[in-house]
Amino acid sequence: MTAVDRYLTIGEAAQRCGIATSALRFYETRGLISSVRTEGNQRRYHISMLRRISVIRAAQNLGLTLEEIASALASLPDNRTPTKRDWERLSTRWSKQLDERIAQLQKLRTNLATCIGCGCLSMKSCALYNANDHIASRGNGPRYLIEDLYDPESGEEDPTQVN
Amino acid sequence: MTAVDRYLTIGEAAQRCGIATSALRFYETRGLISSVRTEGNQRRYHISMLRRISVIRAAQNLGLTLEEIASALASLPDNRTPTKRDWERLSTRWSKQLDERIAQLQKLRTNLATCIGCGCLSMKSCALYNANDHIASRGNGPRYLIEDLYDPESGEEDPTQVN
DNA sequence: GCTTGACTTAAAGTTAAGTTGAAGTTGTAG
DNA sequence: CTACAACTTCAACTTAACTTTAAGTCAAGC
Repeated sequence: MTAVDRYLTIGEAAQRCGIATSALRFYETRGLISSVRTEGNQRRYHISMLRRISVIRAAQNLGLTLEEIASALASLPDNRTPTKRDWERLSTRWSKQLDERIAQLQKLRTNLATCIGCGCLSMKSCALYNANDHIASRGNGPRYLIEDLYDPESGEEDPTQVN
Repeated sequence: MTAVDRYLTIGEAAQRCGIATSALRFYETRGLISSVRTEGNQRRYHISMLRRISVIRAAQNLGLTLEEIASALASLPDNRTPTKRDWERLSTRWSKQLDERIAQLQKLRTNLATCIGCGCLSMKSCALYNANDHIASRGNGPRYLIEDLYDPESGEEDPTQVN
């Protein structure tokens, strides 16, 4: 059996990727990874799956959700084992997202210096208050937006102005 | 009644801060904010609480958990209404945390460019794989670390090396 | 052939940060 | 005085990303 044909049990795959077997099964239910089965219904992972699993973990470290990762992985060819070039395309896509995130945080950082001390913390005008980036709103259960709270047309005072 | 003595109902406070009343009650159970009660047991918020609530929302936008925010708010004096200076101290503390986060993301970004394409994605040595910042591990239910997976003392191959 | 560790599925539990709903109470405008 | 909006509490639900447990099956060494 050549190296290319090697298959691993779920325990071996989990150990080599440093994650729990339960996580691998979970990823499979989410369509992130796949396996073949033995006669006795046990999973076997092709070694090329190791890279895919590692990329999933790396992407999580970048702050992506499993759904976003799944969507990115869908761009890989499914008729053949992904090449180095295929993986690089993915990483380029993620680089851009990461750049945006960094820029956003830098903007927040600039605001932070002055905004909290000053009196502006208003949901109408304060950039710090209104930074609704997807980092902050991710994975925390429902966070519905409240609409129709304030009509800028009416000549009133801003009700969201703090002091 | 002077402006300093003004108290708001939970509905008014919620509207002025642009959040739901349920969120305010929730913050109160978490000890993030406080209120006084009327004869009839209804909450009344002092106007100085508006700033505190706004700071909480701003801090969430920075990516902090309510627990971290509570801990930071605990540094405010509780015998008097916080001054501008008090709030600025908080924002300085958060600025530093934000700087670290930005630096971490920039490191990831550098790694991303080369790491995914290359063969290194190993939990033992790959910086991209091992970036365990608190952004990625926050708010998603338990994410326990797996210990004792690999003993660097044993002369073996790295089992976490991909391909 | 048996024991034991690794595997199987399915259902229920976990955390954060709230939301939603039920059932009842308060406050205020008319 | 009465409607009715706004308030009260408490319990159950939501999402993401898994983990844990139960009850049973497979595989490998002795």
